[in-house]
Amino acid sequence: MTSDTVGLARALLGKVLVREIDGVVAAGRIVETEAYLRHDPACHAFRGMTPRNRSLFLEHGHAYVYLCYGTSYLLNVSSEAGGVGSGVLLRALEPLYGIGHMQRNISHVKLRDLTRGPGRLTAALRIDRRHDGLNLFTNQQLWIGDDGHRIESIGESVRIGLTKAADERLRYFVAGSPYLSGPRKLNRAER
DNA sequence: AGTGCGATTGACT
DNA sequence: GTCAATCGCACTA
Repeated sequence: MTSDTVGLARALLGKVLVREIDGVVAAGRIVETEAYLRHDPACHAFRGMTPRNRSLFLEHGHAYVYLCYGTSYLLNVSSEAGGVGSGVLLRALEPLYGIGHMQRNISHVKLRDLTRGPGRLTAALRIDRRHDGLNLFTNQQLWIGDDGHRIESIGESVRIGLTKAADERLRYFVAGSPYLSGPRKLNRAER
């Protein structure tokens, strides 16, 4: 898989995020990502390596998991070569397998919302800081696989929820997917 | 050692 | 639509 950040953010669309807990598998197809570049003020690695963000500097394919707003864990895939602080945020999945198990991990959410949003998808798959630093291409509890599915077209928009570099169009999504956490179409006013 | 905040979510008007 | 919860950590001193 390509390692450059934007290329990885696009290449991850359509791949499957798999979680295995005590032999039980839950999984969802990645339908929405955001790129956080080197030298990007919105990237957590912008001001250099810290205890929290060190996984962003790992070779591409490693997990960077952090707690956001004290309530939600967010999962990123590190990008680029080792030593470069950049990554791709996973913002939404289309539920595929183990849906009953995922619903047990979040109370009172409809199927449509189960893995829609970066904090909900980690809750549904029980992902937290313990998974920080794992190699997502080789790990046995949490990994990204390719089932041969190919997506039709990729939409782009500005990233969601940012206070810094909010005008960069670095959000990518499977066009038309009903499981997105933000706009489904490119808004002409954004161009 | 103290302070302020954020790549969100769910509850509520 | 608005708004508070909640906490690890980066920043300042």
